[in-house]
Amino acid sequence: MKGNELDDIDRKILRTLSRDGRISNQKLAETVNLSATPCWHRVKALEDAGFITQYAALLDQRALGLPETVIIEVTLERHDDEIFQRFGDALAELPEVMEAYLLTGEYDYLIKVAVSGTDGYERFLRQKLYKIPGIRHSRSTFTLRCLKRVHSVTP
Amino acid sequence: MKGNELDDIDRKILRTLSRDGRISNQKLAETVNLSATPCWHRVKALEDAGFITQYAALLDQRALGLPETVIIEVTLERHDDEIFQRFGDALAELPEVMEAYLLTGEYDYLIKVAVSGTDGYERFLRQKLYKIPGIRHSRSTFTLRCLKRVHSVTP
DNA sequence: CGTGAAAGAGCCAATAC
DNA sequence: GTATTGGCTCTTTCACG
Repeated sequence: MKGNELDDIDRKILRTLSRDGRISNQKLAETVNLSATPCWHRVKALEDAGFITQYAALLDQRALGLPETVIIEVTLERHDDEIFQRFGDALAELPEVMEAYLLTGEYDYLIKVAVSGTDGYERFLRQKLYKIPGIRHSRSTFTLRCLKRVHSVTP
Repeated sequence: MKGNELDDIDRKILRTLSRDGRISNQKLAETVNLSATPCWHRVKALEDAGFITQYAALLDQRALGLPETVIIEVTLERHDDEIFQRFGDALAELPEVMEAYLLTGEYDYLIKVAVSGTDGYERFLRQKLYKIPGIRHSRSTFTLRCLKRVHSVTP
């Protein structure tokens, strides 16, 4: 992969694989109107160039007993590097935390967690999040409904 | 799958598949200390019971030219069903929108979008988001760094 | 970029234990 | 639950246009 330009076929390959990561090379080649060999070469090139980072099974958080998604915004006490480092590391280790971002603006962090109801949420806060030192303030928002959720941007 | 209880092997299968969705049944069986046949039956049962919703290739948004992640909170003008319905539908169709939630609390929606820099962000706002009627107020926050991002909760 | 061929690996069902 | 068998498909690589 020389220039990072993708043509229409590459994009179609990526779109197809992002919907079905287990599609066989043959079927993939059919859907993008290519024969098997060049299709396979393109897929390998896309993997090597970093467009495809991982193949994964996506799990249903509801089936796993964590149906609620809560957004938590957090501000830390003091803004020194060590506090930030420790807090980020501690967050990443919590299994309930699905996403965590360092922010510009009013709050320092935005965290998305999966919990089981309000009691699961309270347990997470008291037993997990508030055990991490350095939190000055936090604001939680329950999500009522998920309107859209894609694992990858659409190429 | 009768009772929705997962044993340790089921959880290990799910964890392994969520890391590598293309692992062969043989290797999967090895890693969970099972022989191929029962391992395959468990995987099928987990799929049928809805624990595994999809197999997917995960794409790198940076490689695809949309390195920035922006969080946008939105409040709508009037809170009637049709406005909500239209707004949700319109959001879901925008390719930049990776996640969109209906919220409790101060704002109506939380949206996560992938854009290319501040100019890509401005283009998204003016040409896409603000074209959807009904927005009263919005607040954007750029993410500086992603500390954690998992596609599925850890079983 | 394409075809065709061919070896090897893995899938999956049907066995029997 | 394990082990084995066998037909089958898919993968992967090769030579070649």
